[in-house]
Amino acid sequence: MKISRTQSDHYDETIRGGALRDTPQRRHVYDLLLGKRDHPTATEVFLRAKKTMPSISLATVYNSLETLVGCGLVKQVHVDREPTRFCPNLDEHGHFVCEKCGHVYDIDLAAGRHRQWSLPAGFIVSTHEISLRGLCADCNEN
Amino acid sequence: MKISRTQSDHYDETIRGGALRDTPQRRHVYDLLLGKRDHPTATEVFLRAKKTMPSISLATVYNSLETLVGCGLVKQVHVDREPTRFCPNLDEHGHFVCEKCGHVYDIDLAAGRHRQWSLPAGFIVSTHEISLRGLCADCNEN
DNA sequence: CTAGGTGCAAAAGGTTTGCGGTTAA
DNA sequence: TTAACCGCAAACCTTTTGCACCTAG
Repeated sequence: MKISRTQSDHYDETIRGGALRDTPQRRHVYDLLLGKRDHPTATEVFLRAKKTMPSISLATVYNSLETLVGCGLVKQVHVDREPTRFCPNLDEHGHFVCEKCGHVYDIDLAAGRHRQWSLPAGFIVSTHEISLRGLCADCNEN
Repeated sequence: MKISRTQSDHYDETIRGGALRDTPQRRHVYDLLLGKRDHPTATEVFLRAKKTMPSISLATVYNSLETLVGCGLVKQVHVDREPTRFCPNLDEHGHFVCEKCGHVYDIDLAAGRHRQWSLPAGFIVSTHEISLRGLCADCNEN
C-alpha cells in the first residue's frame, strides 16, 4: 500500500533536490501558506510569520517566497497591479477577486478547455494566468 | 448608407459625453496609442509623446491614460507585476507576451467560450483578464 | 469666468539589493 | 569548513499626490 505524500514531504524532496537549505524561516513561510490558504501578500505573510518568529525580516520573507516560487512549491497570483499574492495550490486553477470584500477565491478551470487558445502557428505557451473580478455570493446578496 | 465611425470620432463623442476636456495632451496620448498599437507602458508613451510635444509631463501622461481608461477608450494590460501597458483594442481579447523578445500580442478569445467559468452560484463577474507567456513564432524558430 | 487640466517635485508603496554576520549540511 | 542564507537599511521603480498656474468651453 502506497502512503500518500503530504505537502510537507513535497517540501522536503523539492528543497533537497536543489542546492537549497531547509532553514526555519523558509519552512515557516511555507507552513503558513499551507495553513491558511487565503492568498496573502508578502507583507501579510511577514506579519503572520512574526507572531511565532519575531526575528524574521521582510526581506527574508521575500527571499523565501521567491525560492518557493522558483522551485515550484508556491504560485504567484497577480490581480491588476496590486501586491503579489501567494498560493500553495498547485492544481490548474484561476482566481476570482471580490471587489467588495477583497477575498480571493480559487476557481476551477475545467481541464483543457481553457488551454485551447487560438494562437497563430508557432506560438508556444509556457504559463498562463486567468483572473476575474466581480462580486462573490456573500457580497452579492448582502 | 451608414458612415462607419472612426476611433477618433469615438474619442470626440466619449470625451464630450462626460465633463471632460479635449486637451492637446490627452488627444496626443490617445493618438499615439492608436498609431502604434504595441502595448506601451506609461513611460514609453511619455517618451514618444515628448518627441512632438516636448513640454508634456509624465504626470499628465498618467492622468491622460487614467482618464482614457476611465471612459473606456483604452484598456490596461497587466503581465505579472510588470509596469502597466495600455491598449486601444476594445474587442474581447487576451494577451500573449513573448519571454524572449518581449512583444505583446493580442489574442482572440473565441466569443463566449472563455466566459463559461465554472463559478459557485451567486458569483458575478465584472471583468476578466487572460494573459499568456511563452515564445512567439519568430523567437521560437530562431 | 471657472472647473478641470497641466507641470513640477515630492511622497508613497512594493520589491530588490548590498553587505556584514550567521548557519545548515 | 563554506556556500547558502539571514537581517538590516538603503536603493529602486512605478505610480500617486499636492499645489500653483493655466486654459478649454
